[in-house]
Amino acid sequence: MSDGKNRGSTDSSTGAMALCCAPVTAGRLDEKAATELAGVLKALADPVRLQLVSIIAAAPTGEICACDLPGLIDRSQPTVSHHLTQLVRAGLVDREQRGKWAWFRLRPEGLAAVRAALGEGLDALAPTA
Amino acid sequence: MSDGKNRGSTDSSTGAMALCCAPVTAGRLDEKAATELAGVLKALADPVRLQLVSIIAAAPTGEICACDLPGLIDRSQPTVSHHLTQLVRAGLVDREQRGKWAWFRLRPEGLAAVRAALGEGLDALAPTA
DNA sequence: TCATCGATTCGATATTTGTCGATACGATAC
DNA sequence: GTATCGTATCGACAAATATCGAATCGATGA
Repeated sequence: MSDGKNRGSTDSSTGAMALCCAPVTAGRLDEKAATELAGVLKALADPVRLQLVSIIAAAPTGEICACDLPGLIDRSQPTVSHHLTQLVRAGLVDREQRGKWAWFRLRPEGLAAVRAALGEGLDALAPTA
Repeated sequence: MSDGKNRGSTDSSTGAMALCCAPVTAGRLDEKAATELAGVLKALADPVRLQLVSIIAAAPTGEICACDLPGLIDRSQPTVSHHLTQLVRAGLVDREQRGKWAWFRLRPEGLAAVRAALGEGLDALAPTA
């Protein structure tokens, strides 16, 4: 009741834009912005995906072949693919098909946008005061 | 399995706060650290909780009474309480019982730790800026 | 062309999570 | 003391999500 309009359907098809300029600490977040930001955070809020991100980031060349990932995180290939898809959709990593292998690299703007949305100037707010 | 990358620690860090100094981009995340960070991110990865955080942050005095929240985000009182508990457990907000009302205030270190974990020096990697 | 190998998508299932109504707890007010 | 108000917890249900096996799609190489 009450609302009846914007409850439920989290349309996660949206990709992750618009995170650039609305820190959660800068004022009240409307439901739409909150849902959008939550979508990107959800993409990160999983141990497997965090490991994937860290593995990709730690790759010497900055990119990594999907074929190596299942062995590195001890998950099946479909599961890894599923998580990679989520990361790509959230704008956190980029996918590139090269021959028959798929290569993934980090998208720094993605993580930076999340950090910005979490409140760039929070430190100034008051650590303990 | 060390892939040869260092990122400190592996297991010596242990304990509770792996969030203070281990950016996901600094090297491979072990499963324990990933799970821990994912837990905090999960606490944030929800539209209702993001709205709660933003509302608390936007409060003029820096704190807000729990009694006002259900009306502000159009959720039942138990639901709001549930989300607040999650935020407190994740170390993102502080709760203080004052008389018969409960007051909540932001914990800047909480969000700052998440931001740090997401890669403090990521800007240096970003192509654009 | 066909055969082979790798990656994604599909289908099904178990777990997690968000939500609310009802209830219990604690503190103030009378 | 009892009544009242605000908050947290309990129990149940619906929706979302993680996971894997099987099937499908795509590209290389003979």
